[in-house]
Amino acid sequence: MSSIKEVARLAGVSVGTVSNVLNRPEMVAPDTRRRVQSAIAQLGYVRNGSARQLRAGRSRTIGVVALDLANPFFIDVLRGVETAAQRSDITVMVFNSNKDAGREAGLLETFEEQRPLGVLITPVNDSGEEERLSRLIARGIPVVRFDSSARHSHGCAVAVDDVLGGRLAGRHLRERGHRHIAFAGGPFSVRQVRERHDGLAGVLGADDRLTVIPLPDLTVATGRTAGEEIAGLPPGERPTAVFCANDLVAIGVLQEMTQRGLRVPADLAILGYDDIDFAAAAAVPLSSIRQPREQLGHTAALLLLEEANRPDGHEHRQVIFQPDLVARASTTPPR
Amino acid sequence: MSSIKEVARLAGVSVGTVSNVLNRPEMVAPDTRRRVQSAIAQLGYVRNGSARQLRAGRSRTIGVVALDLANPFFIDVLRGVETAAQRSDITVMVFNSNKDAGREAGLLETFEEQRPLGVLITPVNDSGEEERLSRLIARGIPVVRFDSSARHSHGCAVAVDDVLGGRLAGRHLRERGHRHIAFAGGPFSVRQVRERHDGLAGVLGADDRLTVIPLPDLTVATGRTAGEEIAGLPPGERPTAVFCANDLVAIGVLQEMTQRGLRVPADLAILGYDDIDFAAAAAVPLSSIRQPREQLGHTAALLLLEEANRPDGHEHRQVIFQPDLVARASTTPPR
DNA sequence: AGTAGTGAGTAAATCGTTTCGGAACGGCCC
DNA sequence: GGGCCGTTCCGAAACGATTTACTCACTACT
Repeated sequence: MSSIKEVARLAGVSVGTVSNVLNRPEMVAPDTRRRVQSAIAQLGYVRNGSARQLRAGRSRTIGVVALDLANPFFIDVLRGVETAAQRSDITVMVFNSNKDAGREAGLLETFEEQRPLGVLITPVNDSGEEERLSRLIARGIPVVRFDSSARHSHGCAVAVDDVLGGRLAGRHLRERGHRHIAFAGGPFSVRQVRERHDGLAGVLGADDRLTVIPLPDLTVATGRTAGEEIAGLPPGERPTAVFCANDLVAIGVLQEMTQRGLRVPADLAILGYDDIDFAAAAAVPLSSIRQPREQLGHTAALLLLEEANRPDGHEHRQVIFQPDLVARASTTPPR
Repeated sequence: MSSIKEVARLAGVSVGTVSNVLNRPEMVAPDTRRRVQSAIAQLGYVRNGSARQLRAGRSRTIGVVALDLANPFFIDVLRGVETAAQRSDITVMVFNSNKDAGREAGLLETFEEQRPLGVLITPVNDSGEEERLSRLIARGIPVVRFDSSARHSHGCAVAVDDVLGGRLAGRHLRERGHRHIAFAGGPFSVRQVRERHDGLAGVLGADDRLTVIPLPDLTVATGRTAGEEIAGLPPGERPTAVFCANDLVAIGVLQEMTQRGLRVPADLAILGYDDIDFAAAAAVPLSSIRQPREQLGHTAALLLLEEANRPDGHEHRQVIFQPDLVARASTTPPR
């Protein structure tokens, strides 16, 4: 209720002075500073953010648009963003586009009105999107894409090398002696799925065999159908290992196997992707490809803040992280 | 870059008129309205949110403080909040207190500065909290608590009846013929845990037996230790069913059982709480107590908006929802 | 003819900060 | 005593929108 004016009156100074004790306390004499501070305390005054950012032209918050908050992946990324922001005393607002282009468009619109310090986004990738994003950029709001195709983007971006992830998976399974490997995942229109598959396929030898089990979606449910399909193959045709595009799929396959009394990894080795918490906690702990999720968010935020702090002389960068493999019981026979 | 002033100049009208076509287009003559609109389009003008809300005194966004975004529970609640907000053209900003009282305090502080339309929060429940919340309320920012102890709160609140949830669990297991039931969960300082236990205990008969397995935390890992403990009991002492305070715990117990070769539900029936997606997808589909999560968020948002729209004449309400039981294979023998 | 009423638009006040050019004052040096 | 700094503080001008009181031109009614 009380504004800077009333604080000024109570302390017997001008509003400019109050503003100074708020923003550059060292510039005001200790005596008056104390007087102002006690007036502030007495009135319970707190700054009006709108007025402040109207004057400043931009706010002290960054907006994050997550593709799907239900995916634990984004939660971890967020954690990284938050630690980076906290250091600069910047607040993070999270929004959920939920893979819906319409929602995303709405969010970007309110961003144009609110003028945040910057925007972190995993785009839904519909048609009108590039244009909306560049409108934001034209308004001086830096945008950093994350977990997105970092290749053909003009601004800053961070991503993880999914082809490498696929290669790691393939090499690991070959080392374990598998020569017939299945890939379960889809749809192949999703870059991540395609690249993970390509990485795997790239490291298989001429004599190795690859069976692709296409899925409409990456969920536990579709994982179970993949499991059915694998279990239903005649013994000679059945792969000895499966690389799943996703831990959820891997969990589904695992459940189907245990329910059918097949042994993991003896009858079928299973390798997932993402290393979500449930992977380590599964009935048979799942091997998985881990992405540096928190670091992904962290550097995305740092890139954003750097660009926000000096818009000139900033050159866009695309940072690609490397995944690594976490070997657990689902691919490693117990000794 | 362009402000309402430039639009006015280009269209040859005053700023007031521009504001009118933005906010009450029906009040301005069709001819000038079109002129203004084309000027807006030509300049690519978008409103400045800060200026707008400085004038208005409050913003068109509500803030949600989730206790732990990593818990799927909150994601679903959020979905309900968002559908309610969307109808009123209000944007939802999500923040994560992460069970950290310090973070929460910081968030509430920025709320005081930003003056959102309202705040939805699951409080961490530390000491200084009540005071900070009532400071927000004193500033005219309505606060609705959700999934919290709705009892001793002054403002609006929504919650789910956990005692009833416990009773449902107990009745279901008794109907299935179980006379020796375990309760796995903790710590008992958490209201939800305590009430779920009390509900269960309340419906057991004099001849029934209840074994409490206290846990430091509700995770898959502690669930596995609970499973060990149960499996380690001598046959005569072993309960035939376990009610877990949480689906995560239930999943842990289930994993431990399948790994030990014990059959669910033949050797041990398992009943969880929350009905998270993983429950239905477990190797043995888990029975669980379901809370109306989305509805919880939805009505919380509605209460908030109602209070925000007419601060006078609003009387606080505490809405308690009722959970229900979803019976699946983990408590129902296959026929 | 005079008054009231209506519709459309304008000018100016206002929201609460931050910032910038100066003013007031004291001390110091010559 | 006059010129010159330095330190503190003040006053006023922004920032960009909304809103209120008011003007102006016309019509309609008595």
